[in-house]
Amino acid sequence: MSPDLELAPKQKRPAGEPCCEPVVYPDVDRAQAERMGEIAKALGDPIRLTLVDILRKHAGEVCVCELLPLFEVSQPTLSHHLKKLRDAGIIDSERKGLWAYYYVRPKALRELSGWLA
Amino acid sequence: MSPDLELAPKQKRPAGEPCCEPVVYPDVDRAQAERMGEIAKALGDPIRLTLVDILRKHAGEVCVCELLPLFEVSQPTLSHHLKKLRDAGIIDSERKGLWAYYYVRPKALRELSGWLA
DNA sequence: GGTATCAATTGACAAACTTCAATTGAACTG
DNA sequence: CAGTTCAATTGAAGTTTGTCAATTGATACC
Repeated sequence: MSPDLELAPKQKRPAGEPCCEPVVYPDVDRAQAERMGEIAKALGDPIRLTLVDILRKHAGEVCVCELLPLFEVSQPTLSHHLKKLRDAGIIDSERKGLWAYYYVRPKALRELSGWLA
Repeated sequence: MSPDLELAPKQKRPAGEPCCEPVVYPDVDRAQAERMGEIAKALGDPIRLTLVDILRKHAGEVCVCELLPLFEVSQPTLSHHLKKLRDAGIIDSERKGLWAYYYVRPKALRELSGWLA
């Protein structure tokens, strides 16, 4: 997957001119970058992003069978996208009888949202 | 890739009980979802997210050869990640002599950031 | 019990992604 | 000009992703 992101010292400048003077470092550490990267990756699909948009505003009110006709994908594909979002910790679900109701976990997007702002 | 995301009418309820009463729709349209999904996807990697973090705060001051030792990847791999960010419109670059200086395009993250907040 | 419905899982496949080694291109230095 | 350095590109390997058809599991209804 992605390597360590450990901060290593600046490369020694070559004999002649230095390639660059200042040394800069990220403000986010590796763990933060990995957490936020995982969230961003889960949002990196128009269907999943739209799912989050709906669920954010109608948490617990929408069951999967109602989400399905909003997208032109098969039921297993939608289920797969919901699983991706759940694995990323962005949403969770509750079953009532036959139906499954999904909702956005409030804290899930906070870190990325704060970093982006 | 991802299908049309056209809003279709609600599925007809089965003979017995309806599966769900309310019909909800996303607030973002398909074009928005696709634009923001592309940005989120580009940010969905810890290296790229860290690159944006650095460049956002040091636009134009950092050349590629200085970025390289911050990550444990080869030079072509870093170049590839920079290209991904450029293709997504998040960053751009300027060459000065041998060196390439990258910077974040100010407007690039605005839409996603606003939607997330 | 048998049947119908909602939703998750499995299996398969093509496309896209991440990575590196090797090469190429561009620009400077001597 | 020849040699060096920075950075992009190419080619290849292995992994992950998005998608569907088919199946399974769970629950409700008759």
